[in-house]
Amino acid sequence: MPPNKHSPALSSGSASVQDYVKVIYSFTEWQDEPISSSQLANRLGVANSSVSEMVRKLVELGLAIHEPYSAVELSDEGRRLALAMVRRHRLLETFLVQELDYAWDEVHDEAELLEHTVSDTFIERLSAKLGYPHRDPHGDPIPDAHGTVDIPQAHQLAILDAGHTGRITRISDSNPALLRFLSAEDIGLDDHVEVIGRKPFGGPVVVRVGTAGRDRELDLGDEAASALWVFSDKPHAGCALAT
Amino acid sequence: MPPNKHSPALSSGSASVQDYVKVIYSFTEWQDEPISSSQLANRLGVANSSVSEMVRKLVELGLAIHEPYSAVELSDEGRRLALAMVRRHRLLETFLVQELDYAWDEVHDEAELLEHTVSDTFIERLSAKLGYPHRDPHGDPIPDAHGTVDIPQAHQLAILDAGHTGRITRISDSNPALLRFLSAEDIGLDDHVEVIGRKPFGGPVVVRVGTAGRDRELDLGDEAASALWVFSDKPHAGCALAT
DNA sequence: ACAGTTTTTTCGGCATGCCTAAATTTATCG
DNA sequence: CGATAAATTTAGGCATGCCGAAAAAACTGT
Ligand SMILES: [Mn+2]
Ligand SMILES: [Mn+2]
Ligand SMILES: [Mn+2]
Ligand SMILES: [Mn+2]
Repeated sequence: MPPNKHSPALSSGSASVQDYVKVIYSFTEWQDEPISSSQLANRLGVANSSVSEMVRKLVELGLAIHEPYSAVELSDEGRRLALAMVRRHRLLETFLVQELDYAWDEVHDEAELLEHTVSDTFIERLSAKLGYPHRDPHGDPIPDAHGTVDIPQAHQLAILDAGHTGRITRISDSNPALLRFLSAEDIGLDDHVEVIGRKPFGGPVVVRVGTAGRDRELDLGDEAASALWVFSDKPHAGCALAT
Repeated sequence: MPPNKHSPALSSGSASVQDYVKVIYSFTEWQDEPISSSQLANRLGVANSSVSEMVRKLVELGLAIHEPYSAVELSDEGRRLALAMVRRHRLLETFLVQELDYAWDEVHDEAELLEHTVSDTFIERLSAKLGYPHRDPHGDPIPDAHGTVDIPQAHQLAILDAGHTGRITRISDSNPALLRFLSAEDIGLDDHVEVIGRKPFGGPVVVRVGTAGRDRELDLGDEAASALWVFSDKPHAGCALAT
């Protein structure tokens, strides 16, 4: 009989399988709607038909839960695999920035490939060498070797009301050009921000940003304000975050 | 029309193509018989028929030269690709040993996969970080970024006559167990060796090995003596090396 | 409620790279 | 030289993962 027909999916699956579960997981990392077929296809850059086929396979492998025409979710096994892949990706990004002097907008694509290739040994040695980091260059949390991850309670700058203050906890790395813009504007992780207000008719958000005494006021367009995730200074009661 | 139908093979080919040209190249690195189909199949761990198919493809890609039923050789283009891959492989091995504390018998398999995945940028940054090394943990020479490589004039310990002395320049990494044996015997790169003699009827080679004053005499079986490549101390005239 | 739109799945195909078994060519030896 | 033997190539298939087009299901608004 063939090697693993109904194997318990202990192994890690192909690179494609790994990317699928990673995208399914990541979609719910900062909000909790599960991902649809077409969103999955979009994120992966493949046709919808390809997603249908692969999702069936993920279900067969015990990695995903799916009933036709509804959203795709991960099984416990799938989530474990996804967390392992996210750990790999983020540790690799951290390594590229800290040890090989990559800029933070250059690391994503390289990590996207390497994550499928390095061994567990490599990852654990890397983690040790980097001092067991808990977040990557964009502030995304790095799960530990057991799959435990602590996701900071943060909100997109774009949805915060005037008066809100906090620190930048995470910056979405999905658009390298935006990351370069933020570097040029000298905006980075842990910078303090205060929402001054919003210009009318869907205009930019006005914020005060600055690490120490040197802070400045600037306008942020919607894409930038949505990429910046802020950890609020004080437990502000009664703001737009109630949901 | 499709993107690159008759493209000049500037790009690097698939992982398989890369491994094939690397093996074809490596076969002639320390001797000059070109490799046959079945030897290629052996080294790659694939069926002979797979080699026939892939060799046809390599010829189509302009990477190899081959006429049916004869040995396989590389074109200039193929050699350039092979040298680039060898550079990648050996820099990665060096990195794993120097930065991630791998043992020298553990690096080959990891490098065999990573070599296909890392970017040129990664490799050049790595080379800089490691101080532009010229050889890997096994003494194999690392080609520079332009594909220039300097192969030391060395000979297998197994073919040297009694009285010969020199330094270990290279240790074949094809058998991890052998590498572990050599570590246990405290034999390493640049150790001085002297051939004492050979025990009768195909018996082991007797050598004196040692880095400084602490040298010892020991017997080496044929596999070990073939894996050790020695750079002779003085230009010994008239020995078995004339060939 | 139902016609039209959008989303999702199914179907048939393509590209890579591997395999086994069957030719075919080349090498060897009496 | 000719008959085996050995090496190599060809033929036919399989697995993965992708695609576009067509079918099916699920939403929409009136
Ligand atoms: Mn990936
Ligand atoms: Mn990141
Ligand atoms: Mn390889
Ligand atoms: Mn090596």
